[in-house]
Amino acid sequence: MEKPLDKLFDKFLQGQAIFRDRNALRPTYVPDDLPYRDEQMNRIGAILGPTLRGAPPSNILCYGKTGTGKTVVARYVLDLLVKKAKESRVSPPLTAHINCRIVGTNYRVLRQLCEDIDARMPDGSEVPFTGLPTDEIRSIFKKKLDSDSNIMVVVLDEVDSLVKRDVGQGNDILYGLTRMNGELEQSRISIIGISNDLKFKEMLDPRVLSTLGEEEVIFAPYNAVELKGILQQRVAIAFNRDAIGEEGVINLVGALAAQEHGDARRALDLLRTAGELAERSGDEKVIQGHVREAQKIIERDTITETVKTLPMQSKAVLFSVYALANKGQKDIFTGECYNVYSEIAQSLSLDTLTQRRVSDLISELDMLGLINTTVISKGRYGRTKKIRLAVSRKQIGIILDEDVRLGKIAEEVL
DNA sequence: CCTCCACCGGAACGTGAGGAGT
DNA sequence: ACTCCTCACGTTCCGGTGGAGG
Repeated sequence: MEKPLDKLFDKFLQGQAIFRDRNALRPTYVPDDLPYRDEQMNRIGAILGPTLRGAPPSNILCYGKTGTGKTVVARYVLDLLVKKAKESRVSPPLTAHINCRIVGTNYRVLRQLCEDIDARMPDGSEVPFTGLPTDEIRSIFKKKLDSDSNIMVVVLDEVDSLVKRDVGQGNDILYGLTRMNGELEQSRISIIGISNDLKFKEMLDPRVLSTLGEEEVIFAPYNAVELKGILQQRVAIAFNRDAIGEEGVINLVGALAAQEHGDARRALDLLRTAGELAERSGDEKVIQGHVREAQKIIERDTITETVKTLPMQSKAVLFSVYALANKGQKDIFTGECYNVYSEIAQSLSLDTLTQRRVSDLISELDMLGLINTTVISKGRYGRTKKIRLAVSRKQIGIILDEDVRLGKIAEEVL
């Protein structure tokens, strides 16, 4: 008697799996070849080139939306630079890659830098997790770096989050690093800042900007053709031969991701999820249906995530829109929404916010893509916002129901 | 053509939490 | 322990406005 599970497991055993190396689809993967980014690589390469002759390079700022290859290009160029230096018996630059969203404070950045130096040229002294004054660790770092004549290239990934987090302090780190060159005897630091936020420059202290922004490299979004090229390259590594069922699969993934402002990360994510779907259902090939399904799943997950992490007041507002929509109203106006919101806020014993504030919350929900709003005029009957749910009512219902407090009052309001 | 609704959205201000400096 | 800042969240106040109805 063969059970269905047996069959499924057998498939895995027989190596008929869809994937050969799914890591190739992860955002951290650095391929041997980076298509469509020659211009950026050349620019960065040209700027960093002088390191090979022991001269400190300029600082660089890289701009571009998510999934345009900023991080991977920086990694790629640096790896190559180090490799080249080693090949030609030149002392390679020290490199560090720091994700500022994760390593988000002055202290941690410096500590991370110390560790990265230690990894390359240990001098026995360890830097404790915490406990030292920031000044102290700063001078430790300087001493370590200056113990030999080094050039250190620091990649600060997502610098914008550093500056956004705490306006004064974020600038401090950058200021400190950019200025450190003047305090070092024989070593030099050069910074590659990577930012998703195109307006990042405006938030920067002008003193920092003048040194950090010496060179700027712009990363434009990939178009559908380029996305397709990237996908083909990765597919060859990540999937087993013939695992992609039809030509249309890659085109579809490319097209879907192109709609998302050319986000390659998204495209790869989509492809991976599609592959996993195929794998899970025991199919031998990935077909367009899997991609569509994957798209839905990803979309659903991000919506769920954004709704779940909404502040309570925003949830209440969203809930009021949902409640009205459930009563069969297609178009909801601010006034009605506010009335329902007031009731909900009361039964939740939340503070009832003013209409002005709620209006802002509505705008935020709009920005998050959970609702659509348009300002319209109803003539004699005033000017207002027309609100609609932008996602399926069912899904919102499910998520909001899961919220302990909202779930309880759901019945009485609906 | 004018009025006037019902809200939009900018600006200034209040408040309390949290962090840095001393 | 203390003050001083900054920031997110809200409030108050208010000028502005597209178009149905007179």
